[in-house]
Amino acid sequence: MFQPLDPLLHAELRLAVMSLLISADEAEFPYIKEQTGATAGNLSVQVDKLSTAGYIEVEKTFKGKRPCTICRITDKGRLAFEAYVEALKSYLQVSRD
Amino acid sequence: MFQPLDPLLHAELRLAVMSLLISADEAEFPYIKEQTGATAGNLSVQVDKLSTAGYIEVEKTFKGKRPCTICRITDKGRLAFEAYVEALKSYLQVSRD
DNA sequence: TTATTTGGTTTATGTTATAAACTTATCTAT
DNA sequence: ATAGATAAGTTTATAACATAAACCAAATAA
Repeated sequence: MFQPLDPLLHAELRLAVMSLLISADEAEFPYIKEQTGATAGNLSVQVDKLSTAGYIEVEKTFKGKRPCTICRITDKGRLAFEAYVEALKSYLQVSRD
Repeated sequence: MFQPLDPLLHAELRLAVMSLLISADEAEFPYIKEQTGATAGNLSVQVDKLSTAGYIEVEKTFKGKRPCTICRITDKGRLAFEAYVEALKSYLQVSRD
């Protein structure tokens, strides 16, 4: 009846990060921070979890002389996100079976 | 950009309970337990939280000689659920602004 | 009458989200 | 040149939360 919800995605900030990356394909850490309103610390932790899970990949490079962390969604992440959205529907539809 | 998600509803079991009550209007504890697959203990705690928040009302009555706990969604709960669904959309839509 | 089932509640535990504190490096003004 | 301020994160600590395990009381079955 109710589909289980991937706990990795069923968390506000991680869901927001994935949502951004789904449409952006690539985003820098400070941009994600700004768009989500998260603190750097919280974002760092959540990005790490998504990365460890293989849902995103994180490239650490430099922009001039400053460090620059770029995040991209992976195929696995995209699939997981889609599955999560499907699962969510089982909670939101008025007609369930 | 991203709408905050009501933490009371952004929890798998509580969301399932609310989802059931949205369409059922009234349900007994054991029925909810069966439909959600939750343990009685967990369900008891979560029902209590929803009740404390005023999202549902809990009537303790008897069915013959056995206790019977009936749950109903309140107007406040219905509104909160609708708001939650709206907020969720900001995470799921590909086109955001 | 003594298990067993029903219908829960309370308590304990492990996980998680989040914020606060810290680090390292760069830029800016003095 | 050096003291502060800012950028870009990471690490650590805390508080909240979800969940399960243990427990309780009453009713039914053996």
